[in-house]
Amino acid sequence: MTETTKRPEKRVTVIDVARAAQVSPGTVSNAINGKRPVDSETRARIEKAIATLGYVPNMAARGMRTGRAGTIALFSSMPTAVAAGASKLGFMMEIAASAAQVALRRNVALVLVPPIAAPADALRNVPFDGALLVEPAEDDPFLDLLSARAVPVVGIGAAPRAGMPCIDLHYRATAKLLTEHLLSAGSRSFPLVIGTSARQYYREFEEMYCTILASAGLVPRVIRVDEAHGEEAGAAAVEARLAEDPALDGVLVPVDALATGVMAGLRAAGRNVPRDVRVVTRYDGLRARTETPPLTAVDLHLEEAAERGTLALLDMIEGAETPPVRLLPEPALVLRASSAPE
Amino acid sequence: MTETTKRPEKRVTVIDVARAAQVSPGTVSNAINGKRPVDSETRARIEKAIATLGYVPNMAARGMRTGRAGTIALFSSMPTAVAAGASKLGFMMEIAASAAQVALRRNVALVLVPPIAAPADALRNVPFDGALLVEPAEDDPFLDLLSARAVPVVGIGAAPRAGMPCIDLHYRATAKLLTEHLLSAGSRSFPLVIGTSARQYYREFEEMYCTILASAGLVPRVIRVDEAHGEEAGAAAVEARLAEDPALDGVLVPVDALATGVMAGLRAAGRNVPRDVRVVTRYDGLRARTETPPLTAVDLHLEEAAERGTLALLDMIEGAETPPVRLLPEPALVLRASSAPE
DNA sequence: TAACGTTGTTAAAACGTTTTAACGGCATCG
DNA sequence: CGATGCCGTTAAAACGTTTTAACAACGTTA
Repeated sequence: MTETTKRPEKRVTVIDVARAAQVSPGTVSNAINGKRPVDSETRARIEKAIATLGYVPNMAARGMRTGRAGTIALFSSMPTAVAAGASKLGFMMEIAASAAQVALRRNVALVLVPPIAAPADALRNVPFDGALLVEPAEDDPFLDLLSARAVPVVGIGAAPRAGMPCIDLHYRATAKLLTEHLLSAGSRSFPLVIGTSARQYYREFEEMYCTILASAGLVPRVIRVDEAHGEEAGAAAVEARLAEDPALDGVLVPVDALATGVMAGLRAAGRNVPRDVRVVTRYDGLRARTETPPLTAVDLHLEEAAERGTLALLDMIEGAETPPVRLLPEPALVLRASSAPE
Repeated sequence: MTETTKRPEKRVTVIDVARAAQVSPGTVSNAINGKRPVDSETRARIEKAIATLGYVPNMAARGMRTGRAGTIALFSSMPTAVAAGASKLGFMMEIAASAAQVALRRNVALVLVPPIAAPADALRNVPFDGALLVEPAEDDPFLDLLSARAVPVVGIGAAPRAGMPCIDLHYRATAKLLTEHLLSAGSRSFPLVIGTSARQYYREFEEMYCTILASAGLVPRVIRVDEAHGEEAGAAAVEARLAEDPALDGVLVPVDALATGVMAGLRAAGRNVPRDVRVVTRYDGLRARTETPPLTAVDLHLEEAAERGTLALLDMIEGAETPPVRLLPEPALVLRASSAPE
């Protein structure tokens, strides 16, 4: 009765196949991997032996010889308070889904490394030939760990360090899109709410926002909120701002977890969105879409970003020096009720 | 200038560490893995050597010796037309996010194997010690491939084969919940729309639905739709049904991709939801939440299911005969506008 | 005091594959 | 006709780790 759960006596190896097919192990390897020509009649014998014996190559042994793990890893170091919760790592998982499919088509599996308390331990025990890094911060703990492993890395977002290949998520263009949208929707006093950590993302948003507001003759106001505190921090920030500036008529809050916080804060303060205050965010995920009213957001072409990033990484792993990273299409506004014109 | 991208000359091995610390490779191994006691002074020397040399253990070599890949795989064989698109593998990815975190905490990485054209190829090249199978069909192609690999497997949904450990997603209870909800909301003529493939899921839904309707003195009607055709099939099915039964006042359509199709079909036929027709679905994902109106769905406790499944699988990999799989909490209705009482 | 278990260490074996160097045979090119 | 190159194959080496068997030294138990 324990037959089904019992471990197999002995693993079938390439040696067993070779014996059954009356060839040497090397020939079996060549037949499987096609590195060198094998007589078609011999190949047929080998394939038959593989089938009847139920041979499955041992990936570890292969990997040891070839130096390839056969996997790439997807990392995200977003603070869990932002990444988890309602959207359940939405941003990362959207990338993961596409990346996994693309990689699998090239016979590489994707391993998922969500934010975790002990990144070093994680890294030490996860086998991978290359890494995809989702919106890395400049002081990202994964950066050092990855460079210690000397594997190719591709960022998705903006390069935190010079020389790191990266799929550009067009932070500037996105910031411009959202800021100009709020302006053209009629908002005149709207702060930018961003996180406190050191990210290219925040810096470029801030820069673009300030530039546009200044040239429109408006006063930019940047509110920094610790992302680790999640929604509540967003709510508190907007409530405090409302106290200072009752004329506030818009909020540009790119981080979606903070955006839902801002919405809650506005509700608590009795403001109607979009009538009194218009709110826009960046990532068009579950949070933005299921907020009431749903939030205007941006189509970042994440799927395409994931595909290109994955292909670039695979090329690098295979030795390409300069992966051909073409630009993504420009980000596009996804207009929703939270900033609908009156 | 190509310094940064250049491959390292030579990998640092346990032998280098041993030499630097003036011990044997075996002792280094023991220091790292703690299998056998190592003198604290010796251990300090070894750790110093590891740090200065930047040693990173070679997972492939370790795996070859220990027989562990250090990963588990998450498979889903849902037809892509159902799984992809708007929800972007939502169901699977929700499980993946939780499973990845749980596994990582036990130093195991999760590899993602989304539905793909050639499952056999995928399997052959993906290293893993065990598998999580999301709602496997009875004729699931992964089942044979996995049993050929002789690794532990845990299903999430219902066991397609006797003896396979499984986290029960409570198909019957879910079907009961939704059917009784429609009844108590006032619907009297509502078909069940399910897919054509052979799934426990469909069978149990059908059975429960028919039983309840019969005992309520109503006529059950089951509509089978090829899931591979996605939303359009759902729309076509409901339009055809409306032609036969203009008094239709509800639809129970557990597959979310078909549910959005049904919604489109109802819109096309000029029916108002929920006034004329109430619609309910099962998976409370992006599709259900962003439909207009949002769809009543079920909280399946997927996160918890993923965690338990992962832990059970890890226990099995480590040799536990009978993984302690406790039951999930009962599914709970998530009431939304698509079936709101009048 | 003898037997025994524990600690700390090592040399050598083992894991299963791919790659290397080599070989004979055969065709092609000068 | 000799040199060259490709085809098909093999034996042996190599990949980097963990495990095994063994040993010395030391306490503890009988």
